[in-house]
Amino acid sequence: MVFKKRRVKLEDIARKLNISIATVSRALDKNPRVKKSTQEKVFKTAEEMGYMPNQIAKSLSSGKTNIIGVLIPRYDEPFFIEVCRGIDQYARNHNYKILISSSRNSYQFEKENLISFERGLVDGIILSPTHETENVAHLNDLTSKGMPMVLFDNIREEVSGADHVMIDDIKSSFDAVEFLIKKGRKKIAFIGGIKQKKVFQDRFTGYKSALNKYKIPLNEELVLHCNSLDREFEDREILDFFKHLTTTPDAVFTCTDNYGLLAMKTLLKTEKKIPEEVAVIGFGDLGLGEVFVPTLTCVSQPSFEMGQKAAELLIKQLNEPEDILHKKTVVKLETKLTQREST
Amino acid sequence: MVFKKRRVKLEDIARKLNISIATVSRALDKNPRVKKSTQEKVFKTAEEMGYMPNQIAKSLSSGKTNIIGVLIPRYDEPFFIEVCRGIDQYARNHNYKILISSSRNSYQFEKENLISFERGLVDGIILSPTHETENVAHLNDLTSKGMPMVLFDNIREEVSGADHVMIDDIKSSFDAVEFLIKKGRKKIAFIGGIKQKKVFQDRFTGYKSALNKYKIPLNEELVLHCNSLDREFEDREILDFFKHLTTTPDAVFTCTDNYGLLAMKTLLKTEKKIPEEVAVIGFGDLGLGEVFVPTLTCVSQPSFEMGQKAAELLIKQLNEPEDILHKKTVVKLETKLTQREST
DNA sequence: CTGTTAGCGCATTCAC
DNA sequence: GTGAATGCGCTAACAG
Repeated sequence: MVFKKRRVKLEDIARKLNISIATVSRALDKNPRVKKSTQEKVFKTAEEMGYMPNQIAKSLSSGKTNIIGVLIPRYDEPFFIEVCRGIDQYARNHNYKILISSSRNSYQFEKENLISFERGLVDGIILSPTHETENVAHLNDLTSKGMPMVLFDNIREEVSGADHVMIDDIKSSFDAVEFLIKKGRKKIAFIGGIKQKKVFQDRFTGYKSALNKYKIPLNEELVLHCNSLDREFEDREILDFFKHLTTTPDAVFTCTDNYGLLAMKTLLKTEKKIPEEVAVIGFGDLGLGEVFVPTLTCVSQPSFEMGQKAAELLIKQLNEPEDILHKKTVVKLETKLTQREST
Repeated sequence: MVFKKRRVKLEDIARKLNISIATVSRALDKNPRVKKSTQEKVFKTAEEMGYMPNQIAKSLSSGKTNIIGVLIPRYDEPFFIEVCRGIDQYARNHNYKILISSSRNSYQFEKENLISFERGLVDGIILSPTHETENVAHLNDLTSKGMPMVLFDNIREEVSGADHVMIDDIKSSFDAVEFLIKKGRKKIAFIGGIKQKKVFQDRFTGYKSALNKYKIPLNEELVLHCNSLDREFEDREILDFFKHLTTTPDAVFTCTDNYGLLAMKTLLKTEKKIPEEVAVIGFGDLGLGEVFVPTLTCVSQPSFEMGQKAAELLIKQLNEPEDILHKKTVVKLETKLTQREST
């Protein structure tokens, strides 16, 4: 029964009421200059005829789409989804929708997605650059053209004109590792992610400086930088790491929840007692850690809030007068260590 | 689109080259009717001037946005994200983007989101109705207006004009429970989700009919229909369920992976051996089950493929001539039981 | 092969 | 208060 019927438009209801399109438009806009009685007539007729405004036409005419483009490196990472939820919530409350795209960890796809955003579909962009993104010219190019932009997670300070939302990765991991040290742990393993990502570099820095503060020498054997971009391979990589250790760690600090869980899983397989023999701390706190047995202690990152904040900053930019120079703002959100059974 | 600098448009490059806008448009379109040499000039100049087509104007003019609207009940459910990934992949390969929205398990929000889709932003819709959605008039209304639509997951057969993508929930759970029975389990608990969802009703039906086939009486005490829509509360609900049992089950069949993990967690807390004393089967197979210790046996649902299939069906609808009657198609995808350590 | 013209649906300026 | 006219940037039908 699907016949694409022509949509009713302003003109249709104008003709029916014998008034002009302009009046109908104003009436629906609740413009006070329109007589109450006509306004009511218009609303009533619009309702009866099943009028539905055309968003595209509105956008073309107004020059804004009320859509925020969000670009994340991958979908299957709860952290990014959580950030998106935060963005979505704030955006929705401010009459914006979000268009999420994934760059699938590829610099090439990142650029392509950005180009399609630039085609006028979105009013502004929130993104987390991929680890492959060394050159940020494409980002600076966009901001210099006046595209409002907010970066989060894998921050690139070099991008001017964009706001930044971040956490203090160095301090967060420093605190976590210090916590382990204060619990008497000395052989603390580190499992990080792709070295190219600033967040992972920073978390490694925090780890090293905690060791340093307590005069614990860095044992390279206990350090793993996961290179996998895929769940499957992360698994294997971590398994191998533990298998080939000659020193047995008494604690493990990992840069994501998932690494933490995989570490615990591997340790449990080899009959290690957690936390008695080995303590484990993850990073993120996205729900998984609470389900595992034992539950995972971790650095709680305010993912949802990061999204909200990013959306807030972007929408603020969108409301700035066009001819003003945007002043870059950087927001650092707080993390905290959430203690559970693994420590 | 709030660009501080004015964007270059067709007119600009037309003027520069002293040709008409139409020719520029056609040239960029690689229309064979335009001379090779002009085409090249146009491309070169467009490049130099940094021309970027305006997607909104294109859409208004062409009547299509090349955007697929996707409406899911919640973001924080890996199943839905996985389906979205599938949709995204297929859509991308066919020159479509996807606009994901969440109805946050609310019928009201579902309707609101659909209305905003109806405003012309999307060419078609893929959705999983919420459990609250009893009346599907709003969906039939949309399809009858000619909006292409595909439903998945919480299918509502009453929706005419929309294609459906599903799995055989009854058979899948029947098979899983039968598997447990054949392993000698007799006191099989059932943990389902919100009763209003057809998928959960069906999985319960499958459970019951397996018991029935093997003459095992249904013990109501061993049945839980989780009502929580929130991770936090699911946790509590399942904990309570096990706490108050007077019969100890020797197996648990759950309707989601997460329930399965929570069940295992609770059982482990009470020192039960898995699978020796209690076997557990989950439903979904979205990665989490592989991380847990022990790993979770589950019904593997082809989530990604569901998304791909849904996108395929929708795009097929989009390419149908407008004046033709759409023939509703229903696709049923295969599931399989993936055995792991919990059984 | 290329130009002219007429929309697409709505907002908005300028009259009256 | 309301209407007529113009423009948003691009596509497409129709000429030539």
